[in-house]
Amino acid sequence: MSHRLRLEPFQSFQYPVCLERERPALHFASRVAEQVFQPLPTVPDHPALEREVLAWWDEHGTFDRLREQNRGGPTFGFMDGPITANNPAGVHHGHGRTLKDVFQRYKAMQGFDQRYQNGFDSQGLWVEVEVEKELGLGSKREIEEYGLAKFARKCVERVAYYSEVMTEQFRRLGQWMDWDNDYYTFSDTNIEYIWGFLKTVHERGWLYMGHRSTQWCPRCGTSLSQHEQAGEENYVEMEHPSLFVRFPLVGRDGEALVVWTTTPWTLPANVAAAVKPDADYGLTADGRWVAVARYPEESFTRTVTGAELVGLEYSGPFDDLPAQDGVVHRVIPWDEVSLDEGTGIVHIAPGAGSEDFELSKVHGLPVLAPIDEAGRMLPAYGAFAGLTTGEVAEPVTHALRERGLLVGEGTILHRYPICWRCKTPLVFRVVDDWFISAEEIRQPMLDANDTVAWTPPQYKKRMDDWLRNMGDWNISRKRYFGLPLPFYPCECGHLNVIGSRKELEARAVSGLDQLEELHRPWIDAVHIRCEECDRELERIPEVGDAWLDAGIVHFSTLGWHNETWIPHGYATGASAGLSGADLPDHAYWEKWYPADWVSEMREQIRLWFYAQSFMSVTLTGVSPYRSVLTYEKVFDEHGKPMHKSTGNAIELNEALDLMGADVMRWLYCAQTPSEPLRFGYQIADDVKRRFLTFWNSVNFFVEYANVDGFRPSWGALHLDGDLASLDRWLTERTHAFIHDAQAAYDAYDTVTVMRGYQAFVDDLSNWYIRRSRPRFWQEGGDPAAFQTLWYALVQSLRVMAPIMPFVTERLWRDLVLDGPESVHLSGWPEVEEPDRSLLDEIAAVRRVVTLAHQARASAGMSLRQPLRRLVVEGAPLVAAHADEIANEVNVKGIEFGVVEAELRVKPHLPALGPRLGKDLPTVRQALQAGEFEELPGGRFRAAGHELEPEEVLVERLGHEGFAVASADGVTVAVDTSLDDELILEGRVRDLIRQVNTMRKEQGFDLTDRVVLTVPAELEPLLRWEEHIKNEVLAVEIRVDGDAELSIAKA
RNA sequence: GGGCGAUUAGCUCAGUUGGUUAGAGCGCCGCUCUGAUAAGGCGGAGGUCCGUGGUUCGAAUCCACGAUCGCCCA
Repeated sequence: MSHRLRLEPFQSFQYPVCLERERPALHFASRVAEQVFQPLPTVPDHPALEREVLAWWDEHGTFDRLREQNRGGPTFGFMDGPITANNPAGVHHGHGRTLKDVFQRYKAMQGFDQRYQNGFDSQGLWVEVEVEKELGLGSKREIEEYGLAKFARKCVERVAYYSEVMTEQFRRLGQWMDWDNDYYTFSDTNIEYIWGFLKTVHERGWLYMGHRSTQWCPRCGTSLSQHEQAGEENYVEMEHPSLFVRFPLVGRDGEALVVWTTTPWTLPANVAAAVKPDADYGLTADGRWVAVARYPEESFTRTVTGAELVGLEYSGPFDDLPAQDGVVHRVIPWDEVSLDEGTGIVHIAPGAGSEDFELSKVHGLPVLAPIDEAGRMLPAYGAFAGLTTGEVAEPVTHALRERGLLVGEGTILHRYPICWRCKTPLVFRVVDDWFISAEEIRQPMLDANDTVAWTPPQYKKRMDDWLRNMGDWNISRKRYFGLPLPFYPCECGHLNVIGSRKELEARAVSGLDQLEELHRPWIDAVHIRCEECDRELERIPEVGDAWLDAGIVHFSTLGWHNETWIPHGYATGASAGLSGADLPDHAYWEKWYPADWVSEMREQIRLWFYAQSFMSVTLTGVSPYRSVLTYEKVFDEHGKPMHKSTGNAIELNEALDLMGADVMRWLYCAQTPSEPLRFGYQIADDVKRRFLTFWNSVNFFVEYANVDGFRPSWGALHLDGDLASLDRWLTERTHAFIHDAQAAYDAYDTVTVMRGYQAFVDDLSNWYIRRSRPRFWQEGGDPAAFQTLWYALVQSLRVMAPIMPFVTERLWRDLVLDGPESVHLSGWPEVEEPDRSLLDEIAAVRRVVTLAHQARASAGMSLRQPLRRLVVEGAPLVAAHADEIANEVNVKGIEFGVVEAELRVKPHLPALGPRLGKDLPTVRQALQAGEFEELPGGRFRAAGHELEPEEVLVERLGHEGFAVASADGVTVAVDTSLDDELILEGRVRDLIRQVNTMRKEQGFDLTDRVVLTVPAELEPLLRWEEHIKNEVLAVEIRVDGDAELSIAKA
């Protein structure tokens, strides 16, 4: 059913006929006053521009001035997680560095005083392994032959070199840090603070030496801790032997347990076999005991439960070895025995497996440790002695075969752990290691974590999970260049722990004179006396886990226990001469601890976030950070991990040279931190293109401001007075952008800042500038338009300065003539709450224009063809903007009223749903079927319900002679009927367009005057001759019967 | 085995407190505008919003179960 309604315009706006709307003459040539602004290149050359800005910053000491400006302001404490100065930085480092810099810059703009101290992680296995490679050393013995002192110096050299390389890279990326004030974790001061921590831990009774099975790297010759080794990248697919071996039962002739193993080297250390007590085991006809569940096809002569097998003795495969002397092999119960693989009977070698070792404690089994530090079989293993775990596989298999103990053999492909630094497959080894018990600190750390604001929030739970599951902290490494653990055990049973250098000096009996720094070998030569029995003691040879180094920095760099401020006091030991950092006093620590914010990659949850929390909660009871921003990995643009070997890795320097830092920073900041980031040149090109719109907007301003000699004044930054509606709108729009960006920055959410910026730039360029062009063209320009546009550009530069510090700086210096010389010194724009209703109004205008364009397109009407009228329904907000809409849509008049067309009424669900509930579907159906009655006042009746105007959405479907488009309750209709006059005007516009295209193609200057020749058929258009001349800058129009359309320079 | 995410157009991703016809960018095709634009605008093709069930007048959204992928842990 169709409702024909009369057209009842409640407001009608008549726009003047378009051809009377004269464009002002081009005024470039006649009106150039002075070049107030530097003309911009067509497109920015980001890398070149950035190098200029860097040089300018250096020259003008901009960063120092910023710090000066904020000195004494409220504090924002950021603690930099130390980066390993070991290799050049990659693009993934660029991600973290960008985020750190963005928020420090943002806080700086808001006047916060900050520390800006960068940190380098500088000792431990990372550094050692790289230096070993550099020197071509392959084992610990070779390091010792090379000499520990020389080796330590090489490590320092490498750190010094790469810290400089990285500093240069990060400066190039735009990071503002106090680069001469870096902390290095190998400084004696850092080491001393860890000593203090270890002493505290010892006093609480948490420190112990454990005799336990750990994952061991035979190449590095050290064990690895849980947090270092966790992570998928530390496992690879490997092929290993798969052996089924008989363990003959003592006193039961012909019966044997069958076990399965993939590590033949552990068999000589076997002491037990484990069965699942409640599982069924069966004996085969040929005398093999296996789990029934593993061999469903097999027929068994006898079946018993695992519990019945427990306690039986068997003879081990290598009982003849000296190592096996006196060992009694027994069957033990173990609930964890897997019935998913193997035989359901597990070979147990406590000296070569972690669970095996735990079982040995429960069942009192002997522990046979088969291998040495380098992973070679020990002398007590007879013919196997000296072979590596890999090499021994073959002789072991051979021996088993000879002895008739091998039931089956093959190979298996499985995930196997490798060393996280050198990729050597790991083995289990029982060794002496030092641990800090985590039990007592676990709950306090969980409580502390509860006070921390995590971004993204779900990672808080990740931290909780880690804390709930964390084992004791294995802090010792059997290595060389690292934190020397200050442990001096005495045979009297007393463990002496040194808590400071002063204490060491007080108790030393020798070696102090040669103590160059607190590193091996020098520290090893210092002997002390036992405080209990006075015996002379040596330090244990172990060094510390590098996460102790990184975890202590909230204390060591802030002068926790330091009474007076010591200039350059942090630069001790190995960092002397490298770092200029002061050692502040306790008051300073009080001021800056805990940190307001830290930010690192997500994997740092089990590393730095954990280590610093452990140490801080131990020492002070509180979390060392109040908030965290953590983020995922960087992949290539196809979502694959970047690897040098696969050739898809991008070097940081290369990206900086080819893309530029601002582009990279945009890319980093546009990424949701909880998802992996895709990095690549295509993505970068997209970023550049997006940014170009803003660049072009500035360019537009600069060009016309130069023509008209517009000179903005910083003092007039705050707009007021009677602004034209478009100007008022842009001002409010800018304020909304600033407000939204501020809220996003405050939530550590760069993604929302980037989205807001892009929407803002779209409004600025595709609405404000487009709509305002005539005001810039006119003689002298419109000062209000210049002022407003300048205001919007300048304010948005301030908002984006933290993210794109270079290009905003460059444009700032172009645009701001008498204000702060740097955007970074300009402070955060403080503006009033924006008028959102005005913003809604213009958003509605843009929606109407879009719909009208759609309607025109659906009727196949070129925009150049003027049309009679546009009817707008359902958008009362836009009434005041009829002229703008008419102009955008190229119609002669606008009417506001009901579109004369078929009526379509839809329920407005958010309003009607709650009121009607179950009746809603019937009403909806009735409306859809057109079964409704229109009541006065815009109300409707359908299915027995009366609907208020705000409960329905009214749209129109179309109408002969009109092209209609409708969305969100707004309907527009353009009258598509043409008359001769409209057609002629359309042809005139076509002609003008055609000629201007020719001007462009033929390379005419914007101000060149031309003579236009037109064929006779176009003569009727000359009714608009003056207009045409004006539009194409023609001094004359000639009509030549057969000629083609052409132009010539006048 | 437990936990945390994710799954939406060819690709990359948005999608608010549940609300009408699920959007953007890129790519493709067509049209178009242009006196800042190397740009811009409009349209088209392209969707089982991972699946199943539930709650609800109404589910991409909430709940349950399951699938796949990633991560963390065991």
